[in-house]
Amino acid sequence: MDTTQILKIQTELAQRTLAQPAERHKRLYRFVCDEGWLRTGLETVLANKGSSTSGLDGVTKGRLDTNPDGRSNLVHQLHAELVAGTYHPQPVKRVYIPKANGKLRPLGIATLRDRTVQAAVKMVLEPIYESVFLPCSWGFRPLRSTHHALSALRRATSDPRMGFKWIIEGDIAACFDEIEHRLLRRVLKQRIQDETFLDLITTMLRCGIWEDGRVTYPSAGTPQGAVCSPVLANVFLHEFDAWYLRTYRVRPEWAHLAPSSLQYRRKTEIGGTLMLTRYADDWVAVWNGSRSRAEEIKAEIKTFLADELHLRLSEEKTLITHIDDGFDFLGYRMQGDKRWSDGQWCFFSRVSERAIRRFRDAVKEITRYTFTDEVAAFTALAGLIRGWGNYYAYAAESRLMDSLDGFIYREIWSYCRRKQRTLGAKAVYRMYTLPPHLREVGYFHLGAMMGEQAVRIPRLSGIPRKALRLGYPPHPYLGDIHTDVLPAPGTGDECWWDQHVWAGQEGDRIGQRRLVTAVRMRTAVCEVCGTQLVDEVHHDPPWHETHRHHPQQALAVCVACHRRLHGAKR
DNA sequence: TAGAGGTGGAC
RNA sequence: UUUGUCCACCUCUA
Repeated sequence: MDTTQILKIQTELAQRTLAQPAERHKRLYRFVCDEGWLRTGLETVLANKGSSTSGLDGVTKGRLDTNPDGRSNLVHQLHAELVAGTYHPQPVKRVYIPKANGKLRPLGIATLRDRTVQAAVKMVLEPIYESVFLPCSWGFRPLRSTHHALSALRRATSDPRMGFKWIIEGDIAACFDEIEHRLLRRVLKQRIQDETFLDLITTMLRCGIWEDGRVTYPSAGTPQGAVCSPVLANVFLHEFDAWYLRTYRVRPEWAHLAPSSLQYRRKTEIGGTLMLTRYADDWVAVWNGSRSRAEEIKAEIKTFLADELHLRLSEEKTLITHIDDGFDFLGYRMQGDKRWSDGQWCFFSRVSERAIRRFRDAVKEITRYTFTDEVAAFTALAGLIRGWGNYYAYAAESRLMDSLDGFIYREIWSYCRRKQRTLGAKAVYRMYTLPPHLREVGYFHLGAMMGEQAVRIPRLSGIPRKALRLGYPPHPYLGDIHTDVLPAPGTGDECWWDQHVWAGQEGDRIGQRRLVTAVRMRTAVCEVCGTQLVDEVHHDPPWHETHRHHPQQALAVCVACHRRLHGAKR
């Protein structure tokens, strides 16, 4: 399968979108029909663990692979149907899953064949819209994480020159379910001129929902669970970003102004600077003007969303707070405080109350049942601690981690005591304490033995704290080349918008993986033999010697050539 | 060092 | 009991 060709086309789509913003893409449908694209889409769908659950036709990955030609047959069939125009997505299976806040989330589970087509559609949409989206959009996008969003927000709010005072926390009610298909199509039309392709998206959106034997056809909502739903939601909500950009950041009539006078203009004509950070339907805007003006802005946002996008702002969840009171975003609590060392005012990232409560509940849930065997319970606990602790490694909360470790220890101990009711405390302690030579720093000394192997439970305090200072991600389809999404780089918080001014500090591994992406996007064909596909990146000097990377010094090579290069050196 | 599989977390 | 992105970890292969 020729993924090289696909990557090349995706890069072209991205480049063309950047170079010709006014031009609309034509003849996109042929890519979705292409057997190579469909095959790649199928492989990504099958790589997900969701491929073992079926849609309405009952086909799973296992069922598909009972026939050695199952995958090829499916791709052939989809190709034929798409070309003939007879392809119709089947209704999705309605399933409700509990959300973190206790409410239910409706999912629409499509069949594997429909997911394959959706994946192919996403492969077309993503390169185009990665060139369109603004830097304030962080949700559901490649190379961007919640931590990137928090980092950007922290960076802006802790800039004393900007003097941000007010926080408008926003939440768009039932966002995914209320996106109107007609409006979404109109938005897509701004960049895409291919009725067949748009029709395909519309039929995908309008495919029926099967529930209790009845099928309904909605006129709004992107089915949660569809491969391309996240990118479609972003395409739709980009209109919000774009409106924000032209009404609060750079008004069209200011386009000729130097960046330094922009801030002055904003101050006199708008009343201050508003900085938006959006993660899917969850957003935060920081404002350095007056409180009453903040109220007006909130109302303006509300009317824009209602009038232009037909979306509601949930009134009880949309609050205006002072920056000193802090605010919750993406599971973190952002709060300004005096720094302990020098008394300087500084912005800190902490763990939100809700996240702490949820973690404690999860620990209790694992240790509640004593009929589970201790190896299973301890491995589950280890996974929870590692995963949760890792997500909150960017919180400045050493004290909290210590106290949670104490809580976890008490829970484990009470679990052990309850499990061995007949034994005394000393006997239980002996039973669940790892032998000294198997204890490790950063782990509890309580644990279990599975044969020779010790099942250890990591301590939250053993996970190193990380600085919330992440660099700006590159364009995923263009690598590290300069992407002029915005009119001009500027001063103050404008720097934040300029992707190249942002001097970020990242973990080694992140930087390394970025390099792989950048180099891969550059060629996608082995730079040594020129024939085979790139699978590896060769460093000269080696990565472990310098720990620095320069895309110019790295070679994209295939496995065989990589081995040859290493062999020649030794 | 790179791939494949799996586990956990955030939204 | 699903989708997408991201992060971390573990195992295996060379």
